[in-house]
Amino acid sequence: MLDRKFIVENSDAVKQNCYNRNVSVDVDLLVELETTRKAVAQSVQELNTAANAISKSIGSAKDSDERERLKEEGRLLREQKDAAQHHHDALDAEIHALQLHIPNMAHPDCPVGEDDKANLEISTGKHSPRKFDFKPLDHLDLGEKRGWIDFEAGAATTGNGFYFLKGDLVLLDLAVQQFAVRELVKRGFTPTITPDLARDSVLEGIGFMPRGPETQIYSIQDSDLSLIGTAEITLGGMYSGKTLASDELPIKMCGISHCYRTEAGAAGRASRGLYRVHQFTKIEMFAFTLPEQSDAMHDELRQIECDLFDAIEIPYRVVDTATGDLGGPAYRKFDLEAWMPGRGEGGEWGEVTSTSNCTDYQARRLNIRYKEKDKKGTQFVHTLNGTAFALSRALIAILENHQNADGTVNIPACLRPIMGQEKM
RNA sequence: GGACGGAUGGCUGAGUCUGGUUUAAGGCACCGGUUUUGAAAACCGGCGUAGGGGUAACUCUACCGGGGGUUCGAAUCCCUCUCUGUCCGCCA
Repeated sequence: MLDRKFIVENSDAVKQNCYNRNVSVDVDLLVELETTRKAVAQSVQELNTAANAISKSIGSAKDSDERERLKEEGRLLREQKDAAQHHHDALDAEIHALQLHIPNMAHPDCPVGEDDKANLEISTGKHSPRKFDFKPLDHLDLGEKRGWIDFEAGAATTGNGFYFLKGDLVLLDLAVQQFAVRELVKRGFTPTITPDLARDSVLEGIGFMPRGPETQIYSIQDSDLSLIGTAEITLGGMYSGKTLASDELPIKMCGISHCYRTEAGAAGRASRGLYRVHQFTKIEMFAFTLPEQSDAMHDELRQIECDLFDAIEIPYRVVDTATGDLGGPAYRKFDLEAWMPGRGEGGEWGEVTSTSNCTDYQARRLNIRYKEKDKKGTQFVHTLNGTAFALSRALIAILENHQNADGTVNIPACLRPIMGQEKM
């Protein structure tokens, strides 16, 4: 969420940003309501000051008549104060509701455009798409043929979009996780296994809308808990309400969790197999930084994603996400799109990771601050997140790129020591 | 799951029974000053967060785990939730 004062003082820029990001919010109304709210807050304060003074004088009233008279006066003032307070709270709630819909400001270098067609390719990986001398299978055909993936049993036990992984594919899945965690630990990330459920208030703080008509979130009946869609939720929530010392920053964490998404309305050939599923495992990078560190941290996260996909020998391209395709909290977002030879007719790029700099947008809602030593006051930290590996999609890339004509799959060199085999 | 405690500023810790000179005592830590060759000690002063008003000095409001209630007035009384401690039960 953006700062109200910022919105009021920069309403034109905020409106332009909403337009660029395809979000319609009545910014003028917010500015007007906020101006009124401040005036009402002022009068609440003044009434309270007067009432406090009366209350204080009652203790030293000289007789009971005097006391009763003052009590009545105090009662009246409190009633007026309560009325003003109600007015204020109603305005505040209305402003807050508008504020939640205003997206973060976008980085000045973000490509401006309506949707993902305006995304800008900025680099490619070390490996180029491979020329096959046979027709490559898509991961689902390959996985079913080899007995690695079973959607039928998943549908029977749980529902459409759920799956069982079996055999060597499980070993590969675990090896990818293990590899990612080791690499991230080397680079100063604290490995963290998080809960797979979180309070709705935490989901909202990160920018998710649980329990709405268009929600992508599974929620637990008769509780305020939901299944997380990403460890970003729990890692951010972990520090909710905290004030950090500036010299603790940056904090880098590597979250390991399952992710659950309803994926309402998504279907079709492009989301076949493991590409779009209701449950997957993700190794997630998350960082809290000082404001001046966040751009550099964003570059670092993007570079790590590149290094990881180079390591598993997958061709990819990096795109700078256009304004219209950014989520609400993101100031800037880079996606890695891996080459998936089995996707579409003859191969397509498919999103495998994304890294966002959310600046202070999430921190303001979650109330995560930092304090500089010997300085008065606190400021909001910046938060960033990035996918190391989303299992399921990383598995698609490995299966499809490293498959052989006989249905076997070569294990990328970096995973062989962990898996203990070169082929599966 | 049961019983009984507890949660107060950066830390420690009084205040809660009995609501009102308490602007939340005292101590520790920290910062500035005096003193000293330097340091320690001593002494003096400062020492929270957020929001509002003011060019500023300054000032007002809210905050004693969260939320609600009683009252003119709540750290203090009542309800509720969360966390935590001890004991009991159950358990991989």
